Amino acid sequence: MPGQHTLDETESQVATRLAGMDLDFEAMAVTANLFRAANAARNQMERTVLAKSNLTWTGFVVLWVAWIWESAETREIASEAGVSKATLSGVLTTLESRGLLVRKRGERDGRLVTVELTTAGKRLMKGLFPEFNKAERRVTRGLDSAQLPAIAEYLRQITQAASD
Amino acid sequence: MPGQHTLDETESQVATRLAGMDLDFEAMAVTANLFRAANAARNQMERTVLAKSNLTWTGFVVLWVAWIWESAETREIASEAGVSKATLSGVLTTLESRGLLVRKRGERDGRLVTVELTTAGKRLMKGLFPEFNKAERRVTRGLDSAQLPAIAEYLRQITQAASD
DNA sequence: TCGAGATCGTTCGGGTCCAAACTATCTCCG
DNA sequence: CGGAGATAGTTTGGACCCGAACGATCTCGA
Repeated sequence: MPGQHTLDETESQVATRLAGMDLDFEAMAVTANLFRAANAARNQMERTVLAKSNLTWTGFVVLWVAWIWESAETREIASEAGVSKATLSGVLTTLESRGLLVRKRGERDGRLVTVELTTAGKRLMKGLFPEFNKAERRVTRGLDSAQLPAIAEYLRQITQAASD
Repeated sequence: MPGQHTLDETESQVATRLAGMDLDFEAMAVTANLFRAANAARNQMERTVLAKSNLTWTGFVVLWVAWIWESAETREIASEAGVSKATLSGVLTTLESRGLLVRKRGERDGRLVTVELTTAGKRLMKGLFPEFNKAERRVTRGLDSAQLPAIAEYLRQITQAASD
């Protein structure tokens, strides 16, 4: 759902408006399109896959991390999901109240909390993830599939550079 | 600030955990790393550039769109910024109360609202954007600069595929 | 052993974020 | 004309989002 300006028009307006300034326009184009792509993909997947299960994006990611790792500590979930521990705390409360996961206080270290999916949570992920993957396939369908691993690698480099 | 698992460990755990399922793992790697990269870059730029001006990410993007287009209609800002009109309405109220922009009711069409930066808003953007661009350069520093335009193009394709 | 400092998850306050409902305005057809 | 329907921005309610402050727990050196 494009606005009333096309992407090309926007980028050309940017170039005109900022002409003469000492800027890295190529870096700008990469980051601008990075955020546009992530946003568009997220909105698309929220609407087509997550909405029918009444899950938010973050809720889904949290469930996904706990599912993949069988059982995960909260600080790790926060890191993987890309949210602060404060945010995660609230999201966990929401998901726990819906019976999708449980918190368990660490036995050896009383400060830690680990998260485990309930049976309902596992069933939900098992049914939902293949659909989610279809949506992942859909948003990457414009790309040459031979290039996919290289593109993933470029994105890892960005994550790396932004993480210190 | 990586979690306690490295990115490699995570991807290998994913592969093990989901082995045997009929999934597109390459599409998965691209989207997963897309969100990781966007998130890491956003957090980095919020902390290093935006925080000192007490601006949120969305607030900055909204100011940026209005700045680039001199004056913009709200539905267009919402589309460019990737937020709903409901969200934009609140963000505009925040920025307006801080004296960075003004709303103007459309003269020909009384339903429309256009947004213009105040002098203070323009001054802020003029000072902030070069710094923002430095951060953009920073998060792309791990990439071969000859590849930058191609990478921007890949990301445009994802946006395209996710937009209908 | 015992307390200073580190680390963990939660709480708090204020700002996004969205869908749905709402008000105001415009369009256009009968 | 006049009103039915389309369109624009705002409000509402509930969830996310973060930094900072907090209480609980652990560690480790004197």
